[in-house]
Amino acid sequence: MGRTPCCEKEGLKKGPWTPEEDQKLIDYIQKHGYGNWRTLPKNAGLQRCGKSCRLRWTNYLRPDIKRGRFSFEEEETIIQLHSILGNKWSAIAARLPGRTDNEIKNYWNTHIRKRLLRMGIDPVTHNPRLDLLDLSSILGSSFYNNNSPNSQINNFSRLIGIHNSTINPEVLRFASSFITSNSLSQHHTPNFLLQNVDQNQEQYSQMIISHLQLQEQQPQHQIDPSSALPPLHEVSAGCSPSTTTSYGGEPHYYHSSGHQLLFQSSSNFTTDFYSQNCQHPNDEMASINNNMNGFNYSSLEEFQSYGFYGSHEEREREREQEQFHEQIMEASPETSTLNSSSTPLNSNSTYFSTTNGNGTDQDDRESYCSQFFKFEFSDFLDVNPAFM
DNA sequence: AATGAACCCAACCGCAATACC
DNA sequence: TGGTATTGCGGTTGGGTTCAT
Repeated sequence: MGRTPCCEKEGLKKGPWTPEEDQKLIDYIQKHGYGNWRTLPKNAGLQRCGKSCRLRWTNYLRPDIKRGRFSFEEEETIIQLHSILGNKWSAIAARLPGRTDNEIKNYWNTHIRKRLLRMGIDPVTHNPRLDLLDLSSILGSSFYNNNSPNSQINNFSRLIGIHNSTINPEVLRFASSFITSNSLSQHHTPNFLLQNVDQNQEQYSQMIISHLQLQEQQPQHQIDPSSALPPLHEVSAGCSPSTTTSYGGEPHYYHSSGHQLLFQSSSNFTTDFYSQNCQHPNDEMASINNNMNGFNYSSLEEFQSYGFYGSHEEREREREQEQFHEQIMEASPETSTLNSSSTPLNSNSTYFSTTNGNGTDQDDRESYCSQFFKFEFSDFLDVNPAFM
């Protein structure tokens, strides 16, 4: 027996809320609270179903809701939490005071997700998008040029699951690790790599094949994607904090040799380390706070003060710029664009968009976002001469 | 200026989990 | 303990707004 949809009863209104309805709901909840959503609309004199009232209240009318655009801090928090929690919007919202799950979900889908895609980052896995590398063509060309009787290599298509259109996740992980470490060794960002796919495909496929040949010699071992690659920290060692500089809002890290280093984060790395080291795997936030990128931090603030999000000074400067921009907008509202929701009520439902049409806001955030996916380990590591 | 496309976000839908009887 | 009501949540939709041509 299916349940009757809550709004199917005749006479119940649907669609956008009017200011009068909002006021009725606010007045009622302020007087009586919201104990029973089912009976609330009738008692409040609203021709709505309880579900609609609950949504309107929790997503829009609640007094503690923070409206307006997301700050850089909020945005980076969303990205970080999403890399670990996935589409658990309510869990993410619980860590962002004043923001609703619906608001975060919308913001993710309309802004962050698209930005990550433009950057060549898979918004689901938070890793470089492997589909852009056209794995099948990589493998096809490699096998065409490789006549080795090696049975495992000849069975490679079976290994990666091409026959059933499912890629072996271990191989994907390996490929991702390779891209990351390759970008480090080449001193290039993933975007650079993605723009130079042809050049890297051959190198990429050779790495996979070398790895498989290694496995063929050591069949007793399960595939360890990291075994053929130097650990991330070894590659990045040698970059000292004092060599961190900034040009045009982007931090640049330098190897002692003078080469520029751009580090790209891997959420898999973060979560893998978390799964291996977190003492309380059920407490996700504790793991986030204590095991960011596999290093122990006493707080999120301490974590943020290090390189993952950019330098603390730089973040402060961006914050000041943002506040300055907001002050200008407050002083000269005619220069901003006034946006109203479909159901204008009061200041709660009307906000200023500080996007000024020249793309500055978007560019700033993209720049910041790309910065977000770079970090450094050097503060914590000894210099490894092998990578000097 | 007109118009179609793209964007944005409040609201809805339906399922799952939980509470209650 | 099982059935029903309620609440919570994530995915999707619809319509207003903005942008591009």
